[in-house]
Amino acid sequence: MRYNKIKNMAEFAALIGVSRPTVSKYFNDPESVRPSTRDRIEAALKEYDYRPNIYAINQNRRLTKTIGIVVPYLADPFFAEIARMLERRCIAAGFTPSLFSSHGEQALENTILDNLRSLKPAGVLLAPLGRTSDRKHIEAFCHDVPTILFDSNIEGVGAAFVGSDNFSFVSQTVEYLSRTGNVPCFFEMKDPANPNANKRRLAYLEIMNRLNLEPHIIKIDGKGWSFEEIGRQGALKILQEKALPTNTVLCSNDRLAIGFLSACHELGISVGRDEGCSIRVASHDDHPYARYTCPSLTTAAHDYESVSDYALSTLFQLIESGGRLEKRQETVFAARLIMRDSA
Amino acid sequence: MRYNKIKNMAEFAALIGVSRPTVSKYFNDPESVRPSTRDRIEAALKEYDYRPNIYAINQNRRLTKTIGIVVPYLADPFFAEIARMLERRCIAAGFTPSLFSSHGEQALENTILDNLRSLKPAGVLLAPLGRTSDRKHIEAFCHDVPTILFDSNIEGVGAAFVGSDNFSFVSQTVEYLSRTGNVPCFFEMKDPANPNANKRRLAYLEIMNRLNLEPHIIKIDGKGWSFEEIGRQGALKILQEKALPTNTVLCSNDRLAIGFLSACHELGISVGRDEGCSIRVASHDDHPYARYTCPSLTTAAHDYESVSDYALSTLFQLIESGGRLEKRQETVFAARLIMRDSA
DNA sequence: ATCATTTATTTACGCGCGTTAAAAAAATAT
DNA sequence: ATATTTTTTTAACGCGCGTAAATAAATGAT
Repeated sequence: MRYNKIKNMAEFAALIGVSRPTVSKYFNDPESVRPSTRDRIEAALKEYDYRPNIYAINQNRRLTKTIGIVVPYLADPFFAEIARMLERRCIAAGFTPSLFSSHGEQALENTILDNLRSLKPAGVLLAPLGRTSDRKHIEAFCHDVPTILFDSNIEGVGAAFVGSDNFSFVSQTVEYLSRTGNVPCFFEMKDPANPNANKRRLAYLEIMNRLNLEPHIIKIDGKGWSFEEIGRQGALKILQEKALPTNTVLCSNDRLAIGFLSACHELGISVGRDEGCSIRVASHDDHPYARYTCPSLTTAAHDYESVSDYALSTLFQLIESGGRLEKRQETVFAARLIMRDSA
Repeated sequence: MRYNKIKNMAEFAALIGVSRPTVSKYFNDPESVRPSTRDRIEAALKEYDYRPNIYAINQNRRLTKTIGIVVPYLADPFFAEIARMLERRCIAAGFTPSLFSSHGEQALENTILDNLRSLKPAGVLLAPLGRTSDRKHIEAFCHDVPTILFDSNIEGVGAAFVGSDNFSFVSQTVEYLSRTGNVPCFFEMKDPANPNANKRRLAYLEIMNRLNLEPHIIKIDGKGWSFEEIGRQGALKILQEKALPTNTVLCSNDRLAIGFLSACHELGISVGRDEGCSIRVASHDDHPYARYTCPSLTTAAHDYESVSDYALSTLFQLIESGGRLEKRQETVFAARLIMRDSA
């Protein structure tokens, strides 16, 4: 590295003794120039630290090498984790990921999409807020930008959807719980923002019906994204009122379960599948912290890897095919039952 | 919204009947044009959905309106939470936040900074990896880009540092623990990547010395950012060997404590300050999940609000003063003791 | 109405790069 | 060595906007 500061591509090209268009070609595809010139360029790149101005580059490209990733709530480690995997894969594929969180707010989700549009990304991976999303806004966005929905589906919106098979989650947990003990009741928020929650409830009802068991659904109050606190408050209420229909609780998701376990501990109720325990608690998602609850949480795990892999490969396919897929396809991956100590 | 698609500012200006430079002025500062023209522009903005091309804008600005936020590990809810607050404040101040996570890797931290540099951000808020950071790389970056360090300090790097007062954390927990029961031993990783960990250990030693108490430090193995698992494994080992010097454990941070509590539960060791409990556990950070551990975790809380407020206002000051502050200042905020059930 | 001041317009250039077409040079094949 | 193909160069235009200087128009005070 010398102290020379190269201010543009022309200057850089002159320094090596090649023409500017050749350098430009090199940056767009190093393979497209003769090996000997490639070597000279790369040698110079090591010596002088020149980087093309990305704003000038992107002004003249219809599409950039940026991939937008939008999640509804980044403070939820589940989304942080999946965002991490997506980012990695983007980088590996030569794209630049750009991460955004809607922080649970419709207005913010909309602004993020507006800003994203003017970033002219090659593609976008969007996990929408769900029920609280502004459907029309998202639709309009997807019309202009190649977008794959993940985690939460919105029927008919986006070029494809990649997520988890809610039925698979619930069937595994319900089947396991009823096989090894009492029949589970279903614990969930009254007005879940996430469409997966609805699908899980329906799955619960259907599976209970199939197994010829009586379903019990406990709906608790609360809104927003503080699921742990909502779960805790809801559990405290139910437990104090002794209104639990069975001694086995299946929470809609792990974050509610974390709150539930917290409430149990406060009330001195022992949770687990052991003899001395008075209640079993299971859940869905395999949240990064599910391993560390007390007791550790029996749950059904997302296939993080497959979801993120497939979402990205679908997006790349979408990008290569010029932003349109023949048919909107929905792909869901099965869950994996994780048996721990809570049930 | 009509179906007309305006492709550039000239076209938009022509449509309203003003000149392009006037429109340009408006976008740079709506107050700088006459109210009557402002109204006309704003009316047109509602009718046609024109947005200036950000790449063209930024090419001609020495500095953009972007603020880079870099955290070491976004899957840690602590950083997710502080990133959320920082993002909000950026938007409120009319800037566009751009969030990056180093995912615990030096190489990635370096690439992020390289990319960030070419984004020509107005300023950057950087929470470095810490000990594993590439000091020279960060120094070089800070030389070119107005940068405020937060959370982890690197002596002499960046225009300023804003964080929490580790001494205040430890003094409050140690003082509380020794006042209400047995003297705490200090539970930490052998080679903590985060400089705060070192400061906390030193604070522990100093405070114990002041109180004329004998210090005990337990150093556990493990590297990486899976603190919960490291804490759990370390705790399992210590507890099984019955090598705990006192019945009161002060963990260096909450994530280790989460693992510690998990291990206690597995071994059937009851934690808390109640009569029947055999051990007390406390910690530092007030991690978003500390409220939901079993038992809930007694800890010392960061002043999130103050740290993020002050970091950003310092950054704005830095930006306004053209990227240089007279003197590098370090600002730390005191902790607040949160008494819960674990100690 | 007159002059001073603020605000807007016109004109023109620059930013750094993508891109293209034609000409030149280099590599490969005959 | 000559013909053919591939790569590079030259030259030039365009992208959409920032910005500056000179001019014109609108506003406000006297």
